[in-house]
Amino acid sequence: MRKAPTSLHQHASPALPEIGLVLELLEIAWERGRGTLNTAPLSTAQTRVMYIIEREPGINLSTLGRRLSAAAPSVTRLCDRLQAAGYLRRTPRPEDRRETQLELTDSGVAHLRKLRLRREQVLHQAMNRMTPDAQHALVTGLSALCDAVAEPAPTIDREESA
Amino acid sequence: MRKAPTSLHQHASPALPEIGLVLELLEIAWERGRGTLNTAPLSTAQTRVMYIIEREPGINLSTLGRRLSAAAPSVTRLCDRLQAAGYLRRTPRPEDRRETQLELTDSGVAHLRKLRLRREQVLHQAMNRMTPDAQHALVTGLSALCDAVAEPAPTIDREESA
DNA sequence: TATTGTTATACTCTATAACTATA
DNA sequence: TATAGTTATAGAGTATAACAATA
Repeated sequence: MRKAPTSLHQHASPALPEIGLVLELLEIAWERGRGTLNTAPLSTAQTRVMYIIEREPGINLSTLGRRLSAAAPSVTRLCDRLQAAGYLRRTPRPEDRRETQLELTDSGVAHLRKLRLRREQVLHQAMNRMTPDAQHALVTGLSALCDAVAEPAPTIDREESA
Repeated sequence: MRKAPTSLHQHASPALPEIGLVLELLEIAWERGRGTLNTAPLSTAQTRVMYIIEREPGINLSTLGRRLSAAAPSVTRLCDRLQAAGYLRRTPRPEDRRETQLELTDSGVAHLRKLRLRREQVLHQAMNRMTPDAQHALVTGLSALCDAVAEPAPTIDREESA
């Protein structure tokens, strides 16, 4: 480890040292599960699609695109590949045949179940190395940050002032 | 917010609700700064390269590749684009002219400074909406998790057992 | 005409394989 | 020959623009 800038403490918040590095490590630990399945590993984007469809079965491509903040053609191609992999089913919606309903296949459901198990395993391996106090602090802090971050972002005013 | 499975509490750790969602939100909040600069926004990968070179000036392409866990050609192209953007300088190392030393240009340094300011702004906007207790818990918990996750991952044994 | 989804095209990131330059 | 870096090529993710099908 080299220097530790921690240029955050001059503001109201306490020092969050190297938040970028922390996030990177968390990302890596979380994504680690994705590559360790026996089935062909899906990309991060494909995995996100799977989770969304699992949570909202029958969702159409436009809505999925909004969930992903992705453009329509990207969504089409993502689903093309998941369909080719046998994880996803497309069926036109009877009431309005312009729309396409998306559902996971049995194979897709199985894949998600295995991934979830693997990720919990990875997460618990890490958390079990923390003290109970630290575990509790993590849950409390992340939950609060999650709430704070989820708010609609109060008018990002554009000025560098530097 | 939809349901909250919290299928984690059956183990030693307390419930970390929807860790994937939490990470996603954090990622989004953190990356949000990247797109709001007046200068042309760099990609996530390019930004990572900038941070690494800033921390290790004169680093060569092989070492950079190891830091990124990326293959050599990917690193070459990343640096091609950063150089074309004027953020990066390549110079052959005198002692061994096979190697290339990488350094940020003044323009590159300025870009990183602006990005850092923007990200702190975004982060503080979020953290200022948290109670002091929650802020403290977040720092404590994340630091501990960071330490735990950074450990060499004790033998991932491959068996789905599901 | 408006909406849903697709195809066409292009750029970035990623990788493997083959190549150049230097040692 | 071994190492550092590049070029060639390919696949995935992203985007905008143009198009087809449906309403």
